[in-house]
Amino acid sequence: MTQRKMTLKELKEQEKAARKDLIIDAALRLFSSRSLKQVGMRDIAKEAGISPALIYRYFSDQEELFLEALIRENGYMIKRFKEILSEQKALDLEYIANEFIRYLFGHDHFFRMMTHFMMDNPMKPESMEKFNENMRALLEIFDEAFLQSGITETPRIYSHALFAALNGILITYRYYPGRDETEKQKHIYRLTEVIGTLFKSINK
Amino acid sequence: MTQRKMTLKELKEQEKAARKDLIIDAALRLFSSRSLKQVGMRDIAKEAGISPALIYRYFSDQEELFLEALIRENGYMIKRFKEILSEQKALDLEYIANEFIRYLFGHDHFFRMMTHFMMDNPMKPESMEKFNENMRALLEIFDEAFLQSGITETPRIYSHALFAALNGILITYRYYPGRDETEKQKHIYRLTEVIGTLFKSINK
DNA sequence: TGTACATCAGTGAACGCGCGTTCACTGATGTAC
DNA sequence: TGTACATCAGTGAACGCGCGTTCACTGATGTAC
Repeated sequence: MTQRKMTLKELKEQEKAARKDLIIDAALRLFSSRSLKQVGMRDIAKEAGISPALIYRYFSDQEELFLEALIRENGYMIKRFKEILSEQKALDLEYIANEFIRYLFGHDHFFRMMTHFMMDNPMKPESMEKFNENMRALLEIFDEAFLQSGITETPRIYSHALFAALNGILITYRYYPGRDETEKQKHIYRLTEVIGTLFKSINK
Repeated sequence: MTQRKMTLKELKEQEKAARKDLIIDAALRLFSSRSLKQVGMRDIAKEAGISPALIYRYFSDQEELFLEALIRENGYMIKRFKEILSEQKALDLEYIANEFIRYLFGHDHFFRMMTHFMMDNPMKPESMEKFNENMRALLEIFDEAFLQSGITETPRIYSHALFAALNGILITYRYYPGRDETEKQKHIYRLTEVIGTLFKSINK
């Protein structure tokens, strides 16, 4: 009896999680073509085919929804980079830098979400904590890359520096106006190459 | 007669410019403790001791006011760096990087204004044009620094890379939560040193 | 010197809209007895 | 098997507030004659 109740409860929770996912799906679909602050709760509801009020049965507020969307995307990115790290044996920092930029350039919505949370303080303490946790996980990937590429001394400070520098390239030139998309992309890759080469020269 | 009218008109224009300046002063005072989107037209009016409606006699809209505030602050920064460039004879890129970060760290409002305009597209085409012009002027300072420090080959691509990397450091770690101000500052300076050293090693 | 008129800085209140969130309610499904 | 009740996904409209901007108006100063 109690056993059965438990499984039913579990089933419900699964269903609930599935419905949360559908809402996040809808939000991410909208983020792909618009900036975070251009996407409202009504838009997300409409995209998901539900009423705005229903969103609040699954998320306490907009911040939580946005953050969960970020967390999911961050998970994808980490997964992808773990693959890269395990595939390659002789790891090259230039290669990592390049893949990082390629990934963010191709997942613009994720990049925008990340910078949104970086810059648009303040947020609720618990949100901050969760965001931090995610950024830390991402930075650990960079640490690992530095270790694999032979920089075993102080990988953390270097990985932070590379991470920041690459972020800066995207932020500074991603939306640089007056150039078309291909030009911007070319410029960004050239800058990535410069930074990548510099980091490669460490310990050489 | 016509002569006298002209000078009167000029006087009026000067007065008008002076009043514009007072409004910008008020805005900048507020930006020093709040982010751009936390500062409204009513706040600025109150700070300047005038009615909100009056602002619209001097600026066509909020975007124009914010942009003029940025332009003024950018002018200060460029002036400061021209001084630095002319003082020092043997120029060191590490030194420049350090001064850049020190300046932005100490003028947080300016840094926030810059990133605001970088990220919060879209804006009016004329605003974009003006903003670009200002960023270009700032980048030229970096070009000059590279020339003075002996990198005469392709200074532009390096100066863009350094500029972006330093921006990235600030954006990524300036508001990193859970650390106090001094800790953050220390981390940022360490990262700046790493980047500065790497750039210094070019052509050596 | 006085009077009618124009100009323009300046104002407080109101307009209008967007947007996150909540309210009161419905309807279907499950549960107890 | 039937009935009363509980639970809960789901809804559309409304609340409430912030905020950029505009409106209708005032009052001082300058100008023409």
